[in-house]
Amino acid sequence: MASVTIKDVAAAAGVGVATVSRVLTGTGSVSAATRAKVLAAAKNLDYRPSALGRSLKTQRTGGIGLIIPNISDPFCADFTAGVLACAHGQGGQVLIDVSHDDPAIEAEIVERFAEQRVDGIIAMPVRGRPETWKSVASLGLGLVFAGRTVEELPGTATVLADEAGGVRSVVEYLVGLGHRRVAFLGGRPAESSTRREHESVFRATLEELGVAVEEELVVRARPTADSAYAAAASLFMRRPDLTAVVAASHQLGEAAVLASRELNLRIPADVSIAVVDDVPWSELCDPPLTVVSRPAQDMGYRACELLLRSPGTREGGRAQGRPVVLPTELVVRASCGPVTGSTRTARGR
Amino acid sequence: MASVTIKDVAAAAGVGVATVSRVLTGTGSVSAATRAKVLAAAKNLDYRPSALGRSLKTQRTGGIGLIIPNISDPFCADFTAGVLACAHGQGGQVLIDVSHDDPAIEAEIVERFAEQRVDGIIAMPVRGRPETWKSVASLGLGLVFAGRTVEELPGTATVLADEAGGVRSVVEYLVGLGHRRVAFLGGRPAESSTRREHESVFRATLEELGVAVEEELVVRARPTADSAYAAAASLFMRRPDLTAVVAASHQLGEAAVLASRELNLRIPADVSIAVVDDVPWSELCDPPLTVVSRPAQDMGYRACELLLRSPGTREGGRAQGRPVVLPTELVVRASCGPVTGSTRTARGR
DNA sequence: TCGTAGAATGGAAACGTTTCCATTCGGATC
DNA sequence: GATCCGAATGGAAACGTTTCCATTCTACGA
Repeated sequence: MASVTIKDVAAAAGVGVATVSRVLTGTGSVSAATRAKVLAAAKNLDYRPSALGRSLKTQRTGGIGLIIPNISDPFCADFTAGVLACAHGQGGQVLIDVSHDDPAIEAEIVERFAEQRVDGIIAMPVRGRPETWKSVASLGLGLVFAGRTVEELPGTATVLADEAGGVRSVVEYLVGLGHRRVAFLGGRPAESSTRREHESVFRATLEELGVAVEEELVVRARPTADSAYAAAASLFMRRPDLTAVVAASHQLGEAAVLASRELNLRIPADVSIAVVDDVPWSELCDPPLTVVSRPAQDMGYRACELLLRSPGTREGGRAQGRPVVLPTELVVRASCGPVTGSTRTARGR
Repeated sequence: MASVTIKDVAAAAGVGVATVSRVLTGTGSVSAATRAKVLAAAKNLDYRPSALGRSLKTQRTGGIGLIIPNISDPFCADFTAGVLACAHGQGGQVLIDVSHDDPAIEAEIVERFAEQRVDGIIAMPVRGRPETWKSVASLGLGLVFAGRTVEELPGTATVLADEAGGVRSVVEYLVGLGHRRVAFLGGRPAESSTRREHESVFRATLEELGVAVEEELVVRARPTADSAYAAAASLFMRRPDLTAVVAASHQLGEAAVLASRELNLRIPADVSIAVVDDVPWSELCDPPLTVVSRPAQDMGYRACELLLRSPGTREGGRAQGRPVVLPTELVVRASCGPVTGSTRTARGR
């Protein structure tokens, strides 16, 4: 009883299905009288055109596949909000799934989206499985990367945050405050390339400013809370003379905060902490955290725009040349301060 | 060039389309030799069956429409994660959109989902627009409410958290710690009914325990950060003698924490704060917050299960009788303590 | 040896649209 | 008055599947 079709409407209005279609899609020409009749019949029957029939015929669904590593991560969530805002405005449907940074799951999701005949895919791609994306490209689907790149597919439409610039400015900021023994808390090399990039920018900036980088102050943690905490704690204990630390993710930043609390280090009096990655609670923290913030929502919006505004339907979203790089922002709150003369060596244990 | 259809595969394998379909769907009977031929041809041509064609024929898409108020809210995000986990496992596609708690937007999203012919809808419904959901029901779509109810549609499948139990236990906990002047920081009446329910449970529990509820200690804020902060601050200033506050949402809890910091009230020495609604940062807060936690992810998983496991396809997810109520948990951290003898009246300003 | 059950297979209809094409009709132009 | 053009309309094909039904063939039991 549920499904009333265009035929039912045509019958009720006493016209042909073609006419009903023309009225409803707004194409072609129909007389005002007929239009009114059709509209009335449609409303009367509570007719809802089937996107299935339409999509089958028109060969486009208006669907957008969104693949993110983890919806519970605030950055991903905000990014998603941006995508939804744009897609909703343009009448697009968003299909979503999470990869958990697993290349196999990611590939499976892509496969499903392809079956669903989405018009395009927006993804924060996992490292090291370019085949997945090559197949998307060869399928003729639109494709936009966000937040990360896939080196093997240069020229793919991409939206990035200027994280390098963010790292640079936070290092400059800390050095400007007088810090000379600045630590870097980053991810393991196997991690996404952006982390490694963070580290190299950190090193480069420090060198540019004439500050020696000590290898002992550059540590890497695996992406678990425990590993992050251990790395932070051991860093503080090993080098009680460090005065500032740059954490490369919010997880690492939290570890640094927790570890310094545990060791009774005052922030920022004893140690300054800056985090590359903003989260809602950075301003609720005590003290509020100085962070590098990425425009997550804008990135999502832009990514979706890139996908939708792409020239050809089939060729959409690819071969766009250079990535869109959105600026990051150094949000100065209260977790970084000038170096004090006081030594805290004695307290270090 | 992209789209290779079942006909192409049939031609390449030298069989009829019906046979290809049987091989691919695993129905009917085909000889091993034929099966191999078909499979080879399909792989060879990189054939991907179109969900559109299939759905059109079978009259079910495997699509699940998810409507939440705001993807950036941690509870909603975790809930979504649960839905995705379940749906992915069952081969379902999740369509997502956000209502921003606006009934008009919500209705529009439902309309779109209906056009897409989703098999069912999971929603955290906005108050006061039952027509939207009645139309879904009459469409024969599956429908599951989560986190909130729609009074006008009793019997609809629903997944809830036992928030009343949570409020009760937190009040009991505070009174057990010796608190007698306990404040309640809630939402305006116009807000969702759960907030009002929080308030009434708060009152009832206090009365049961023989503690008088003072009207002045029950305040309501509009759902903005400013309003929440103003409500909390004025509460503290107006009644410097209160010893504990129960905040009915994380926004309100944050306002309470911020306001007490601003007024130099120590937590929990001067004032105990408990929040109904867990967020990732409650344990990063200083001190870590005592909260009532809802099993967001489980709720999402259960909601999806309810939708998928529903008996009839068309009648799915409706008329399930009583809601599924998942337990909340009182997570005791460090923001509540016993009442101290010290008066802080002098510090109140 | 014949009949028949069952397996294996293909043709064709159906799902709900859009759109091409043909048809009709009114009116304007010459 | 004949011609032509454009508006209005309907029939039918096509989109890519699944599935019903009919057909062929094999093998088995009587």
